[in-house]
Amino acid sequence: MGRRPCCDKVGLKRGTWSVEEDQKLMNFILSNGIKCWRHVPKLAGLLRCGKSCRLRWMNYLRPDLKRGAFSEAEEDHLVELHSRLGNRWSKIAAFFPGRTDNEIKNHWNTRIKKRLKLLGVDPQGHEPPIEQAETNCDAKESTFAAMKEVVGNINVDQKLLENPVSKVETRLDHDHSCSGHNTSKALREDSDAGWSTFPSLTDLQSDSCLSRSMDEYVVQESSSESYWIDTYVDSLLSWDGLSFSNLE
DNA sequence: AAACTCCACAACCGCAATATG
DNA sequence: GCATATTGCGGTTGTGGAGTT
Repeated sequence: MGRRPCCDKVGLKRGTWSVEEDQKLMNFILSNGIKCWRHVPKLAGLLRCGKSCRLRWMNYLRPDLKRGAFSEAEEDHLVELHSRLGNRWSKIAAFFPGRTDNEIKNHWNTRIKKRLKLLGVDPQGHEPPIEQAETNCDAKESTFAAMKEVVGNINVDQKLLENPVSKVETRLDHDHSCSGHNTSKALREDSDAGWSTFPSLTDLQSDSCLSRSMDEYVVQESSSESYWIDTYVDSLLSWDGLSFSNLE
């Protein structure tokens, strides 16, 4: 038994949207709002399936969309977020008001991924070149120790071990054991945990960021605190202290 | 100028998650 | 609790324009 199609595709138009179709969809949604995507094409007089209408609206017609090239700061931020969130484009897109997950995914796949490969960095695991990883590891150990001291007596490893229900993965053990630089799994289970105040890679390069109160970035839960320390250290050491754009 | 290649972006597909009855 | 409908997501493919031969 095959899967039921999302809609009856017989007689439906596919492919690139025409200006007329865009106008119909735009007018309909602006005057009626979105209640049920399945009914939208019929009510708007379109020979498209609801799914197609939704996609067109979300990725192209929405009035709040910010179009145009990505700035260097946005690219830095994207690399930073991808290192933590992996290919969770919708989560990443949430950090870029006006950008769509599709747009971000395309940008990553067509540009950033290539450039990272050229630099010898694994775009999935964000592994730096081997020699760089080794250098980073030593620096990371000492920076991590310093960060711990600044933040206070947070017994990070112990807390994570004592808290098996913590949503944050116990990255500290393996991430600080010179085994690599994989940050992509870090937020698999905790991607929404209030990272809007986390500094971007660009921010991290500025003194103003480093001089901010530590409390500003430390979030409620103890596990989050430990997570913050780790990602902060990661960020400080990422790319050997250079921004993505500088590496070009 | 035509043919070809490359690239960026738009759109589609299938699956998973969530909502609804 | 289950079945079905709907929505959302991520991977992949298709398309059209720009650049090159």
